[in-house]
Amino acid sequence: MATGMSRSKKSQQDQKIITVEPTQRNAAHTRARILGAAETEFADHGFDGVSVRQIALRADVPVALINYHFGSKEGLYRAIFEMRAPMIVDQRVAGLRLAEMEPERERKVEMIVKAVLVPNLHMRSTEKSSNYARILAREVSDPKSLERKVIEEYLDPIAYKVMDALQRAMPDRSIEEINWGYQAMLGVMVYTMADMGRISRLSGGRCDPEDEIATANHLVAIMKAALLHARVPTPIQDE
Amino acid sequence: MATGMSRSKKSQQDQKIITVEPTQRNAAHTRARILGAAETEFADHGFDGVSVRQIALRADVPVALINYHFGSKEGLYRAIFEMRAPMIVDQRVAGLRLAEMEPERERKVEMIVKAVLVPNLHMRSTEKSSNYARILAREVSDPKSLERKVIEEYLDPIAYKVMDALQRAMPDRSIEEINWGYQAMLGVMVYTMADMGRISRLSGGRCDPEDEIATANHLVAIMKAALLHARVPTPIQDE
DNA sequence: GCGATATTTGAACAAGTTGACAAGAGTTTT
DNA sequence: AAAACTCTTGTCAACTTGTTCAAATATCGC
Repeated sequence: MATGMSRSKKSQQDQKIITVEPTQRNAAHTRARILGAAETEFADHGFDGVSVRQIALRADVPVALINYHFGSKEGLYRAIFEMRAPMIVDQRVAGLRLAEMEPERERKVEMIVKAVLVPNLHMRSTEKSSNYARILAREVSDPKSLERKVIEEYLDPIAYKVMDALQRAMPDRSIEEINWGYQAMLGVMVYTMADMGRISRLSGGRCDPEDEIATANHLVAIMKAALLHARVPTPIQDE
Repeated sequence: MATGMSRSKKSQQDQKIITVEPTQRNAAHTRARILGAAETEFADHGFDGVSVRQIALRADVPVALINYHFGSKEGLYRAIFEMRAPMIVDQRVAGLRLAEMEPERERKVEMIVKAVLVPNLHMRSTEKSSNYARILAREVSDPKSLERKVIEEYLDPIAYKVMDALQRAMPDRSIEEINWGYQAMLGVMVYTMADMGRISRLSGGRCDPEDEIATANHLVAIMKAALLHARVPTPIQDE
């Protein structure tokens, strides 16, 4: 754990002799450090906005190590999702399980909304994983994500579960209403997660996504109201 | 206008003599063609995902022309916003003006929602400018947009106008509620505009952002309900 | 027609890109 | 201790990046 400021080799001359900590060997630790650096860089600049060199520089490892451990730049990118996605999926599933037990309709919908929003909003305000939140937000608006298939692979299953829960909570709604409701929820969440200060700027500092509690309160209220009270004018035509 | 398939110089041998249309000169036309190509490419791959050469190739002009006309890659990018932004801002302003005249509260909120959503949703389904919709969606989730200041410059003013209108329509709401409501509206809109098929995929084809009318009906209903019925549990603490 | 100006062109630039390699260093197994 | 293994390293070649340049060509005012 306490391996913070060793491996300062490039910054000093060629005094290979003194090596207080002789270039520690620990593949898992190295992988983790690269992943951490990659998360930060990808979040800040996007997949195409960073070079593996920048990531290697931040992780303080030679470039070649990235290809050794992750195969390619995209391999590294996918590894981030493999690491983080289960975390929030599990939290949502757990939240849905709780909602399932709630008998009262309004309360049930609110719990479903919370099950979806809260894990991500919490992640966004957690320093360690806030970067992943921004990567995720970017990924959904990136056409290349289709090629990468990373959203489809990791996030589609939980999406179906959420919509099933919504449908059971509100059986009177059409499939279209359920779907658009879910998409709206995602949109609000993703937009908030990706925010880089515009919300705070526009509100004169009154609204701050960093304030996890207040943000969750507002967004949950908004989406609960949206799901419970929205009816489309003409749900007639189907095909 | 009918300058489609001339300038085929590279694809053929060095028969400079025949030049049916001897390399037409028209700065405005050239600029427009570069802008069009850039819009498509930026929408598909993002600012960092495209090279100026790809854009030049699509526009079928030499690379150097891009720098000549737009100064730099970023200059070209900004030129897209300078061309498109006024278009949708004007539409929103007009919509707000109509809403202002409506006396009834619920109807007024609905008209404000429509004033915000409809211009963009329409743009998204218009082939010519659907690319700009995707660029816009990407820009709001790109941290570099802060450097570029393009959102702030072109879109913040209209945001304030919308929030003012909302506040006047619902004077009982707190500033936080108005702000989060507006942000939610934007989030839903942007997410839908940026969609690359996930909505259709998840809904089994039942929801399609290309279907402008149905999409607008659902999203307007959702945001109208959200704005009219959402109340935060604890709007007590302020500072 | 002539000259000034605006536009277009291909080539070149320096800087940075990715992925690959052989060789080295550390750890584990024999 | 020696061999086999995993992990690390600096360097390399091939290529792309955004931008600039001088020269060529077209357009317009006179």
